[in-house]
Amino acid sequence: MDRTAVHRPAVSVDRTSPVPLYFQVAQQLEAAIRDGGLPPGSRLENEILLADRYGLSRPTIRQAIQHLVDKGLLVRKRGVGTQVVQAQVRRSIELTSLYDDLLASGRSPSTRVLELGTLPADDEVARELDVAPGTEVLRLRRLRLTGDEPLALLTNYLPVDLVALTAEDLAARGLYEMLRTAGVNLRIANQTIGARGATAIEARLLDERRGVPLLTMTRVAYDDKGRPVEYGCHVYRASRYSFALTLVER
Amino acid sequence: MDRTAVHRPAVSVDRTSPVPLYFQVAQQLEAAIRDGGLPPGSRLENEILLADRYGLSRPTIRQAIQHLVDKGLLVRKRGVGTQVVQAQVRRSIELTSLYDDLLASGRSPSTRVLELGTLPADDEVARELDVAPGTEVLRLRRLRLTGDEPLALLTNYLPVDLVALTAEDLAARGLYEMLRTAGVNLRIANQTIGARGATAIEARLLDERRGVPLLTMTRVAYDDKGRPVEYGCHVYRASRYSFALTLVER
DNA sequence: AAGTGGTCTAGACCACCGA
DNA sequence: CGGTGGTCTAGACCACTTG
Repeated sequence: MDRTAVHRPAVSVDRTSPVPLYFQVAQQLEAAIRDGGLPPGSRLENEILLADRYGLSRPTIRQAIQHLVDKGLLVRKRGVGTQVVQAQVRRSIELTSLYDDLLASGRSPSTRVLELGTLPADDEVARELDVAPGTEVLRLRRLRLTGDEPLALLTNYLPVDLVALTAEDLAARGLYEMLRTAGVNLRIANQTIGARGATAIEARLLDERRGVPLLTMTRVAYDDKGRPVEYGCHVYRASRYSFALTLVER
Repeated sequence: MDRTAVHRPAVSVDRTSPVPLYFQVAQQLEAAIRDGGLPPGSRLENEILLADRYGLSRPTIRQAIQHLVDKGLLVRKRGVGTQVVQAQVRRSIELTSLYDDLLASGRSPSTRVLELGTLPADDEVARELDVAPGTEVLRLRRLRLTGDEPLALLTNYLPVDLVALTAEDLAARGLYEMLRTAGVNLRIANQTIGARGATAIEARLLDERRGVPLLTMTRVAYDDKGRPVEYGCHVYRASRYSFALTLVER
């Protein structure tokens, strides 16, 4: 009987809550995993027992477990059972902005707005934003800092009629947060991550020397109607920034 | 009635097939999307009608649709319906090796094995592979080329007893394919993507000059039991390689 | 008000795994 | 062989969006 222990965390669901039952279950299991009640490698009870314990149906329990499998916290194997993953799962790259990322990691970001105005779209911008070349688009250039240290140079293009932006807002909040507030629901983004040497202008703004390696990220984000809403070309000081992501095999 | 058209692709499922019904439906819908039968922005019929059309239950149809939503091909909105995403979805980074990536994109990769042997793990390798410092581990260094052009320098560390590797095999197949064949099921990987300048050795091997920007990727991959099975430190010529990924908001 | 997807149930049978 | 997750059904009620 010296197998991997099966744990039984305390459980309860509130059927009057607007929070879906499967989500309540998932939250409780995730909390148990994160606080050690369900240590890495431990096995969950099978789905039938869990359903009985929570007073829910098996499909609902399955939905909760699937949610955590998608998040990379659990692993299921037919004929075997469900186990807590041993590997530490890091936050994956999500549809958030650098500003959000820095806030979440406890650092204090600041922003200097270098430019905020409209100009005719060149061919590349027009293609990515799906407008005719020459159409007026908004261009936004910002320098992101932590403390006094420049971290990244952010250039964004947006359709002019999408949202009203002011430099003051942008200095205090992230672009993505402002878009969400304006009712723009971001759904999909295509990103490309690469590297290149700094141009003279980039070097000056980022307090580096010309030619130092920079990490680049270009991104086109689309809203829930599939319209492109933002095209960004960002460069990061490689000495102070990297992308971390967790991949989960389905 | 000049709304977004609702399309009705031809449908059929084979109930004698071992392929799950929801997966057959998902495949047919995906094919219709990719070949233009379901153009970007078009609306699917509602779930009830689709279930009737396929002769399946609604949960099964929902499972198929959810599969494509996860892939970023469809978007669902309550009270509205299901639409084909307008944005082009690129292949996201998955648990595959560079070798697989190159094969899939139609280029002809080749590999030169520079080193294949064991050595005592230093502190960093020991920490990532979860072994005691000084434990013998396998080190593998390879140069990846397309045609005659060096593309990347790959350094991997693996537990010694995991799989028997030969230089010949590694020259012909990707590491991940060999691991899968050996019964190692990769489930989770933590990756970090960054950039730095090339060292003199890297520059010589990659046919670049010292200090040129390189894209770096370090990865720890875990199998389905949560054991670390591979620690890789790879550098790519930024002039010839970048990472593309598609993010989908859930 | 009508139509949509979101959630939930209580069963059922099957495929795979390990002893 | 028994136990596990994988798939599937035929309903039900609800929340949200749009006209």
